[in-house]
Amino acid sequence: MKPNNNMKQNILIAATDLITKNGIKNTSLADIANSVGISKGTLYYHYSSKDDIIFSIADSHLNIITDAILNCVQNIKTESPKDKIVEFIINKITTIESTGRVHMYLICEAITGNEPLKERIRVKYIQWRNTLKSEIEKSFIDNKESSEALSFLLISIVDGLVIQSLLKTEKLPYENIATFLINKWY
Amino acid sequence: MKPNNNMKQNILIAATDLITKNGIKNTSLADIANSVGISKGTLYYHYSSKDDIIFSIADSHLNIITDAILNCVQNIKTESPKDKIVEFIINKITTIESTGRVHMYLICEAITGNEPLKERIRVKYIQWRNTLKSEIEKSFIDNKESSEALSFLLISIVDGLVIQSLLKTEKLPYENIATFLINKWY
Amino acid sequence: MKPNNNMKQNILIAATDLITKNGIKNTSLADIANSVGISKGTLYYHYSSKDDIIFSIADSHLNIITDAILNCVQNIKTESPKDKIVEFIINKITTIESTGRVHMYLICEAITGNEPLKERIRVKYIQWRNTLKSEIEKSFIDNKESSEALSFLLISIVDGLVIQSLLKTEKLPYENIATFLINKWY
Amino acid sequence: MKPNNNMKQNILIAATDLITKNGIKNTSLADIANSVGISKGTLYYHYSSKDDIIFSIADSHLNIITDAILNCVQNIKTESPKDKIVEFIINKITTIESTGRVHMYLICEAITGNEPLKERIRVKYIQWRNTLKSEIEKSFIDNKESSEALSFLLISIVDGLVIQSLLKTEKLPYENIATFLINKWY
DNA sequence: CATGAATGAGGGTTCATTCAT
DNA sequence: CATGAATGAACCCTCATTCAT
Repeated sequence: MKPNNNMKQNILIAATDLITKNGIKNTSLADIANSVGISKGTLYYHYSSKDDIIFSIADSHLNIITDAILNCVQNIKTESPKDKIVEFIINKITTIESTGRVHMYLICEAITGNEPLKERIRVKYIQWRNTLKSEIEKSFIDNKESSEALSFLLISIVDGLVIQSLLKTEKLPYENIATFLINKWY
Repeated sequence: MKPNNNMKQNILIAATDLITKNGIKNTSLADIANSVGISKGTLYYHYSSKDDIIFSIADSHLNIITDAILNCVQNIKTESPKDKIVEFIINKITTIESTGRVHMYLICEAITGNEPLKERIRVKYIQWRNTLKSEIEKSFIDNKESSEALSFLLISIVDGLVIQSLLKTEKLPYENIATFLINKWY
Repeated sequence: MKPNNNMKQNILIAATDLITKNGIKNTSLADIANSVGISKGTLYYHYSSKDDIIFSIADSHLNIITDAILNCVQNIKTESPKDKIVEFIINKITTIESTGRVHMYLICEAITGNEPLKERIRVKYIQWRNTLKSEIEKSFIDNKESSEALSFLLISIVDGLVIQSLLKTEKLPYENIATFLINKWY
Repeated sequence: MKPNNNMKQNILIAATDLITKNGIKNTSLADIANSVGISKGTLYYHYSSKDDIIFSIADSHLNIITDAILNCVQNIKTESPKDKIVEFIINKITTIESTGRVHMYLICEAITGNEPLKERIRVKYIQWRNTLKSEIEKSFIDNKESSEALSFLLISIVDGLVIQSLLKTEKLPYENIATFLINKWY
């Protein structure tokens, strides 16, 4: 509503868009400013550095995932728990074009020397895994070692399938994968 | 044997080393030349461009993985198949510091606009998955849909665990994960 | 008295403080506005440009020195003149941290292309030297050439010792210098 | 003779020239490259940073002064010592347009946050003063306190007169100043 | 074979200044 | 009076690439 937030939002949207298309290292501040239709100086009025923009994108992105996981976990109580988690995984991957790319680019940036970003992501991963683990324990696996292992595996599967999706290796057989997971993981 | 190959090898090793440490975008040709102890001009005598070097690293790296998978598959015949595959996965991840980083950096580069690299990797991923799938079918799953799903999942799990390892989220409980996979995947 | 003057004074004080710490070129208008707790726009309401602020600082600073010199000269009449002048010199230098830095920074700025500032300072230097010279003539040196030479020398000594002090070459032996000057300059 | 040194020398000369005219902060690398007739990239091939260039200028400049002082001191043995030192001072100042400006600009830069430069200059100042002091002791002042005080004063006078010269306050009466110093400082 | 030298396009960043509200 | 927002020129620096020798 306020004109203030508008411009910051515009920049964030344009930056996210460009980075989604070309990656972080291939997106210059000039590109972003250009895309928004402002000068580089204006960009620096709203964000103090390129990292600042990246962090902002990361925070927004990481929160979206956190919300999705929490939402997924809450629904579990009323329905068949396994199905819900698998559904979440598949859902997550099929929306790759919009969020999966950003996710991978942020991880690339993080493990390539951007330590503050790495720390941010690290914290979230731990949080996500713990959320999943305690839900798994409560719902359908009564074994600490197993629930922990599964929590690591679930997150790995999402990230791994995203990579394969982005590489466009082949059309992923979501249905088969979902069925397999549901049947085998008890 | 010829000094030519020696120098090309030296460059490749130094480049791989630097890229493993700092990532592709953070490794300049000057860094590589410097590390080898030659001039940038000489570097260009052996490789026609930075991409040329990256392709070379990628080829070498992808072949190593292919060999490992083939090796893994051959051993399956004589031993308990599940154990062998799981062992491979865990092995792959515990050697992350040396090959996992390069793997992720190459994937990052590939999905960030380096189309020729992406194509190279894509081809290998398909090959790897097909190898795994046909082995799974032969050995312990008599169902096309399931074996396909599992082949996608196995590759995902490796990549996904590599990511978590690189993010240093937490110490990965390899033993638990291995046990869980072996027990649940029948 | 009016709130106007208050704000102008506040800006001046903050600007002087920052410039004393970091130098003119390393002090931005944003820094000053920030330090005062106002916006850059407001800063421009009170001062028309960065140079305007610098001139204001310079005027204030130059007046302080002028007053000190006049004060020094007036006291001479009643006391031993040499002692008084030497005392002034030493005094001037021992307060370097607060005023000496600004003095040097202003001179740097002046001789680096800021012509209006240079002119302002030039005028003051001439005035100071003339004041000293006529006082020297009246008090203890009955020779035009000598008194003129000494007036140049006195000012040089102050500036030169300030430089050595700012460079923190070594602890300046003020006592020895004072004694030497008093004993030799008759 | 070698083309190597030629370009480095050319850059150094052009940079010194520009900085002498406009000061360090007002001389951009683009200006220097432009003046030499090369690209900015070439500039960075020969010098690793702007500071690198500044240090080079500083080293060259400081060495010139050191040589002059040593030369001055050596001549003292055969001639009237006071005259020689005074002559040196006056000489130093009358050549201001070429070296005095650079001297002041380097000092400005040093005391405005360029710590490595400050340290370089600091070391030289101490060395210069010690050289002067021990010479004074040997030649014409048999008193440790006095010789030390005088060494500080001599250096101050040079720097101080350089400032007045650069401010173009008035034409400096070199003859009178020289006469005064020689007559009074015994 | 190998190199030193040169390049130019582009990167992120800073900052004095302007102006509508 | 005061401000937030916007600007654009300039700054230092990086780097893949080229080429004469």
